Amino acid sequence: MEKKNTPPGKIKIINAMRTLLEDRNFSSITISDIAATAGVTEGLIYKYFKDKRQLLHHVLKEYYEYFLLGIDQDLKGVSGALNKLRKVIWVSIDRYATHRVFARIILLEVRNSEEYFHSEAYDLVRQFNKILLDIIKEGMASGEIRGDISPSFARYAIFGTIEHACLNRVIFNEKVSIDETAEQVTHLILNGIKSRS
Amino acid sequence: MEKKNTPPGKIKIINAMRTLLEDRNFSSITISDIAATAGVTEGLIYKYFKDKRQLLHHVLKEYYEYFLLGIDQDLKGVSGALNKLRKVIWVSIDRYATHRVFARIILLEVRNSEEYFHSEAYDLVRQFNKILLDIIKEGMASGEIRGDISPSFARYAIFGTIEHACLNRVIFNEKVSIDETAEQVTHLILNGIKSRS
DNA sequence: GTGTTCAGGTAAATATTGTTTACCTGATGG
DNA sequence: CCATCAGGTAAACAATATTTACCTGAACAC
Repeated sequence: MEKKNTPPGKIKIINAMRTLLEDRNFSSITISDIAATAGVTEGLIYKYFKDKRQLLHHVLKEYYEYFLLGIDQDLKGVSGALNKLRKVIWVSIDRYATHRVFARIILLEVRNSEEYFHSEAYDLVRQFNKILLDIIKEGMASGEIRGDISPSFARYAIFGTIEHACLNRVIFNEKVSIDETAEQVTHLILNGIKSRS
Repeated sequence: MEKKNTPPGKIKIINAMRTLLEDRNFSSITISDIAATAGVTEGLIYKYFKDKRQLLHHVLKEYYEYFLLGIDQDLKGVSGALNKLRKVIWVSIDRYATHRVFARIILLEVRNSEEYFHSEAYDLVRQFNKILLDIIKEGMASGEIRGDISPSFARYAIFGTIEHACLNRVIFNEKVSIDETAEQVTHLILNGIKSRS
C-alpha cells in the first residue's frame, strides 16, 4: 500500500500499527508494542514520524489514498445523481465492512485531536466529501433531488446514517450484510421514514 | 449536578475535568492538570476514580442522568410518534449545541475504549436509545412511519444525521442555529432527499 | 473521657510510556 | 578512496499515570 522505495523499516512500522489496531485501540498501543511487532527499535519510529499520533494519521492517509483511487473508477459510467449516490453509499459501507482497521481509525480514533484536522489524511477526507457534495448539487440541478434542503445537510444525513449503521460492527465486531445495509441506508436517505399518505 | 453528601474534593475533581474539557481534548489533559485545577492532590483522584478514563465516564454519566430526567418531561403531552420524534430531535440538537463538553465527550472521546461500553454511562445511553426506538415502533404500529424499514436503521439515520449536523460545531466551535438545524434534520429524516415525482 | 475506626485528604515514590540523543554501519558517487 | 548520508540502534531522558504509606479530625462505642 505504501509507495515504492520506502525504507523497509518504515513499512514494517506502518504494518505493525495496522496489525495492532486490529484488536486494540490506539491509546492502549504503546510505542514499544509497535517497535516489537515491527521488529525495529523505538527510535526508528521517530525517524519517520513526529509522534505516535502522526503515525496513526499516516496509516489513515494510506487507506484514503487507496480508496480515492477507486472511487473515480467506481463512478465511471454511472449516470444520474441518484445512481451515483447509491453507488457511493454502497462503496462506503463496503469499505467500513471490509476494512475494520480503517473504520476504527476514522470513526473512533482521530477526530478527538486537533492535529488530525491539519493532517494530510484530512485533506483527502475533504476531497472525498467534495465528491459527494458535488453529486448532491448535480442532483438538485437536474431535479432528481429536492431543492428545498441544504446540500451540506444532505451530506450529513448520508454520512451520518452510514456511520451509525456501521458503528456496531466496528465497535463490537458484529457481522453486517453489506448489501442489506446499503439497501436500507439508501432507502432511508432517499425516501425518509414517513409514510406516504 | 452531583448528588448531595458527595465529598467536596470529589466535586472539585469532577468540575475540574469539565472545565478542562472546555478547551482541551481528553488525552492532552493530565492528572496533574486536573489536580491543580481542582486544588487537590493527584492521589485523591485515585481515591474516587479507578483511573483517568473512569473519571471521564463519570462526567458523561452525570450529564446523561440530568438529560434523562428531562426527556420524560419533554415528551409529556406530546401525542403522535412523529411529533414525539420532532421533539426528541430538537432536544438532542439543543443538548449538543448548549453543552459542548457533553457533546465532545460522547461524540469524540469515549467510544474508542472498550471500558466505556461496560460503564454506567453507557447504560444510560442505552436507555435513551430505547426511548427513541419505542417511538419509532409506535409510529410504525400507528401507520405514521412506513413499515418497510428496520426500526434500528431508522434510529441510525436519526442519530447519525443529528451527530454529523452537530459535529462541525463541536470540533471547530462553530455556531449553529438550533431551530434551523432541527428543522433541516427533521425534514430530511421524515421525507428523504429524493424529489417527489 | 478515652480509645477505635474511618472518611477525607496529602506527599512522595514508583511504573509506564513517549521522546530525544548520540552514535554505528554499509552503500554510493565525486 | 573518502565524504556523505540513509537506515538503523541503544540507552538516556522526560512526562505522566498510578500506588503506597501516611496524616488528621470527626463520630461513635464503651
